Amino acid sequence: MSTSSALKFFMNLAKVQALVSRRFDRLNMHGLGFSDFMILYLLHQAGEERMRRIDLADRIGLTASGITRMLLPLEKNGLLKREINERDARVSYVVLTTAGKRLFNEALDTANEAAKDLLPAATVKAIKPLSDILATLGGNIS
Amino acid sequence: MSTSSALKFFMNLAKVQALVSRRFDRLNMHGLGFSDFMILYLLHQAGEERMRRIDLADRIGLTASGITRMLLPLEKNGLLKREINERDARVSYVVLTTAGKRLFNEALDTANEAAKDLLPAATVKAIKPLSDILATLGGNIS
DNA sequence: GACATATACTTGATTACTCAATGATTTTAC
DNA sequence: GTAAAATCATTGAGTAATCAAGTATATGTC
Repeated sequence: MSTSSALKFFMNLAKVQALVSRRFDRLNMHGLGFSDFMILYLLHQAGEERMRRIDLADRIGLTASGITRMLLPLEKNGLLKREINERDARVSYVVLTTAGKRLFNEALDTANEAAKDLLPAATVKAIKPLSDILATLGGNIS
Repeated sequence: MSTSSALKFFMNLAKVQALVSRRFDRLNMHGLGFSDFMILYLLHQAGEERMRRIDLADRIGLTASGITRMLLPLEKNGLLKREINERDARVSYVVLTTAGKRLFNEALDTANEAAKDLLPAATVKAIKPLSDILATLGGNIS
């Protein structure tokens, strides 16, 4: 049996993600890893800068358990805080603090620069159809 | 500052890879995770089914350290074995065993099927430009 | 042919996740 | 209105990786 182009695609996806995430993490953006940055990004985007943990997990593509663990150091460093939901005691919101907002804005510049650096300028123009393909695979971050 | 489309692309790449790798790993292809599968794939492709650890690391997108650790259980399970290089005592080759070859062939079917399942048939045709971009980012597995 | 530098690999400590199970609460169904 | 099912979050145990440092060997330079 031969290897389908679909499978090769997924192998290259895995490899590129490994390379790219290592490069982003090495930037050590103001102390944030890339996943940390994504969490701040999603919160920044959300109305009132607050999200349920489960929604955050879903949106970032991790499990609820993973989110619980990722948030711990960010809370400890005062970038996020926790808020309860009056109507549903199971829920606890994640809320961006002022410090979190400030750090995010700084990190955003760094991240944007790194992203542009990584993605050849010529390629940027061709990116729309690619984003569409990622979207069919669950990549719905905008 | 706004978010460049390049940065959004990388966030979606990260998310999709997280989703996809979880789905592949849940298949538990004959006891192999997706990274294990990739290792066997690359060895299978290599001339004489042997590679230096450093080349394997490079090709799969991990660090040498990561490779050392990933190979341990595969060696213990008899899918791979270790071979020295007569000319250079620093090198130790990774070699696919007969058992490894057999398991790889079984896993390949499962992996191909899963890949086709994941990637909408309509999309497969449109995948070329994304593969090209992945290639510029270091995704050179074929 | 010795010394500095580079290369291949492993190890120690740490981080970032996973799954499966559990606790707490809410919603649904009768 | 109570029992069963679903949902949200956390925890315990484990895996898969990272980086930085260390060991061993090889290569290039003078």
